[in-house]
Amino acid sequence: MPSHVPQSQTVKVKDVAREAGVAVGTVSRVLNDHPAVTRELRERVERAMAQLGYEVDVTAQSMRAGRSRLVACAIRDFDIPRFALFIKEAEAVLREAGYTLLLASTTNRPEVEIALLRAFRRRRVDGVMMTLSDEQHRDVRAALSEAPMPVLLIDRDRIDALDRVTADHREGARLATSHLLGLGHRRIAMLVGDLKAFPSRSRLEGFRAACAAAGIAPDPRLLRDDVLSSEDAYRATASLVSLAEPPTALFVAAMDTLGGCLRALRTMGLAVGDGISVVAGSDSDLAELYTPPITAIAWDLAAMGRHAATMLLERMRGDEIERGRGLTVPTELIIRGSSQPLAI
Amino acid sequence: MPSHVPQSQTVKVKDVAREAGVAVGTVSRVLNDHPAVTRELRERVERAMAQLGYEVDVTAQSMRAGRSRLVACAIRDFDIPRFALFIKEAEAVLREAGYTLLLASTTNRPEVEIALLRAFRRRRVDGVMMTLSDEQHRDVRAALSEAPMPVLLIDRDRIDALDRVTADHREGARLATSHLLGLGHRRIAMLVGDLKAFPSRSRLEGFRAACAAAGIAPDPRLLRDDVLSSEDAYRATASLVSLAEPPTALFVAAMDTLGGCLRALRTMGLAVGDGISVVAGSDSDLAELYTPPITAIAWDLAAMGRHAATMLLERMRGDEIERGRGLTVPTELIIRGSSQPLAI
DNA sequence: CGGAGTCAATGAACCGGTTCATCTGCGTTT
DNA sequence: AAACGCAGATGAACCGGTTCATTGACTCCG
Repeated sequence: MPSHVPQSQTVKVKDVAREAGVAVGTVSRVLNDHPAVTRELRERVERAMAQLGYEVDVTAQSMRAGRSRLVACAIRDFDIPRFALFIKEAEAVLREAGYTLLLASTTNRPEVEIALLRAFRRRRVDGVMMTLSDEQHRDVRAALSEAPMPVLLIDRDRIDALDRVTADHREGARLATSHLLGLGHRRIAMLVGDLKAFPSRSRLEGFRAACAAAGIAPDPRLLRDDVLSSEDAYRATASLVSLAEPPTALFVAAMDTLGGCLRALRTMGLAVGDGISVVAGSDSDLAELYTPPITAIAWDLAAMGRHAATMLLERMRGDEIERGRGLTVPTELIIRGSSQPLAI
Repeated sequence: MPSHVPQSQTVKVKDVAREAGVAVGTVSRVLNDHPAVTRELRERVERAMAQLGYEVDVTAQSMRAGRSRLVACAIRDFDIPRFALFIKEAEAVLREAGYTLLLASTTNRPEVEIALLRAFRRRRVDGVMMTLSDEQHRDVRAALSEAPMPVLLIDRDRIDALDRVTADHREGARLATSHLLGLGHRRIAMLVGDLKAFPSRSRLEGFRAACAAAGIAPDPRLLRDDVLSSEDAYRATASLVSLAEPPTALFVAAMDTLGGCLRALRTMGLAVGDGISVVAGSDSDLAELYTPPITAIAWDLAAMGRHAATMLLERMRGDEIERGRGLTVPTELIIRGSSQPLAI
C-alpha cells in the first residue's frame, strides 16, 4: 500500500522517515551506511526510499559536511588533444572514488587562475588540480597558499608545498637534442612555449645541457619561445627558415604545435627530412603518419592523469603524507624518418 | 580598526552583518545586488566583507535556492580531440553566464548515462548537455523524461522534447559519396560508428542517398559499423582491403579514426591516392598534412559548443520557448589529393 | 495636520540533510 | 531483584545562506 505522496514536490528524508515509521536520523544513517542500524530497519527504510523514489540532495549534504565531493581541474586550454587523455583518466579515477570533476580553462592568465581558485573555494571544492601560467607569480602563489583545499600541480613545479605530477621534459629535450647533434646538426632551432612555466623551462634546460655536453654554444637567434598554439608555430617556423643562415633542424618542443610547423614548411616549399630535420616535442597521429614520419618525444599522459587523481585523493583523505610530493613520468624519444644526418 | 575575527574559522554573513552593523538580510541583499539597499549601507557592507575576507558559501546558496549554477556535460569519450573544441567553447559561454561546468564520460553505455543523470539531479545541476549511446533506449528515455532540469542533446536527435545541436552529417556524407561516385568509384567502403546514434545513422543515410541518386546499389559487405576508435578503424580497414574484391575507395566516416585507417593501409603496403582513395569523416591536422592530403568533411565544432551553451542557458532561464528546438551546423567537403579518379 | 503610500532595513523561518546528546529496552552481573 | 552496560533509535540543533512579513521613517497630498 503505497502512501500517497505528492509526486510534484520532492521527497525528503522526513517523508522517508514517516513512510518507514522511523526517525530522520535513522534514514540518514541508512543513507550513509552507518553500521548501527538493524537489518530490519535498514530494509524498511530502503523499501520506503524505493517506494517514494527518494533521491538525496547533495547540496544539502555538502552544506552540512562542508565539503562537496567535487574536484576541480583547471588547465590552460582544453583544446590540446593530448590533454584530453589526462582528463579522461583523472575523471575515471575520481568518479570511481565518488567525486565529480569540475572543469575550467585558465586561458593561461594569472588573473583567471586566481579567480578560479576563489570560485573553487566558494563551491567548497575538495581538491584542485591545475596548471599555472607562471609558478613565480606573486599573487597566484598567495592565492595558492591561502587555498583551504589541497592543490596538485599539473606539469608544474617550484612550489614546494604542493603535490605535483610532471613529465621529464628535460630528459626528453636532452635526448632529442643529442640525437640531432649526433646527426651532425649544429644550427638547431627550438620552439618552446612560455618559459615562465615548467615544461618549456625544463625543455630548454635539456636542450642547453645537450649542447653543453657536446661543447656547442647554441645560437640564441634560433630560439623561439612563447609558442603556445599551432598558429604561433607557423609564424615561428616561417621566420626561422627565412633567416639568412637558417637552421638545419627544427625542434618543435611545444605541445601539439607540430601542425603549424609542418604547414609553414609546406607553404615555404620545404620538405622535411632532407632539407631540414624536424623533431616534435609531443607525439601524435600526425607525427607518426606524416611523410616522413616525425621523430617525437612521447610520455604517458594517461598515467599522469591517473597519478594526479590518485595523489589528490590521498591528500583529500587527509592521509599523513609529506607535503609537496612529486611524481615524474619518463619521456622517451621515438626516432623516425624526419631526423636525418646533416647533408654536407 | 579591524575587529578581531578568528581567521581559523570561516567568516559568515552573520559576522559581516555584525562588523557592518546591519542585519544579515542586508548583507544578503548586497551579495545579490538587490536594488533596495542604500549606497551608504552597501559600501559599509562591502567594506566589512573586504575587511573580514568574506567568501559566500555556494553550497549554502545552492541548497536554499534549489539550484547549483552547475551545468553538466557528459560525452561518450573526451578522448576525441575535436570534442575538446566543443567543450572549450561551451565552457567559456557558461562561465561568462556564471555557471560552472561539470564533466563526465558516459563511455557510451546506457547504464552509465542513466547513472549520470541520477547523479546530476542529486547535485541539483541546473542543466545538462550530453550525447547518448542510443536515442531509442527505453530506460534512457525514461530517465531523460524524468529529469527535472533541461537536457540538451549533443549531436543526437529523435527525442522531440529535448533541444539539440547537431551537425549536418547526412549532407556531409552525401557530398563525400557523390564526390567519390563522380570520380568513377563503385566499390566504396564505409566505416561508421554506432548506428544506434544520430551521427552514424545520418552519415549512412547520406551515403545511401548519394548511391540511390546515382542508381547504384552499395555492396553491404563493404559497410563496417561500430567503428568507434582508431583501433576499430585499423581492423576494419585491414579486413576490407583483404577482401577478394576490395573497395577502391574508403569513406572513413567515424570521427577521429582516420589515423587507424592510414596505419592499416601503411601496414598493408598500400598508398593512398592511386591504389585506393580515402575520404575522412572529420577534418584534422592529420588529414590536412598527410601525403597526399586527405579529402575530409568539416564542420564547426566550436560553434556547436557555443550554440549548445547558449540554447541551454535560454532554457535554464525558463524563457518561454517551444520544446525541442534543433540547431544544425552545416558540413562541407574539403577536396584534397586522397580522392582520385578510379584507375581503369 | 493627519492619513496614505513608499522605501529601507530587520530578523525569524526556512532549505534538506547530518550530528550528537539523550533515551529506550534488553541482557548481564552481583 | 537491583544496578549496570550497551547497542540501537530518537529528534532537536545545526550547517550558512535567502526570503518575506513586519517595522520604522519619511514623503506626499487633501
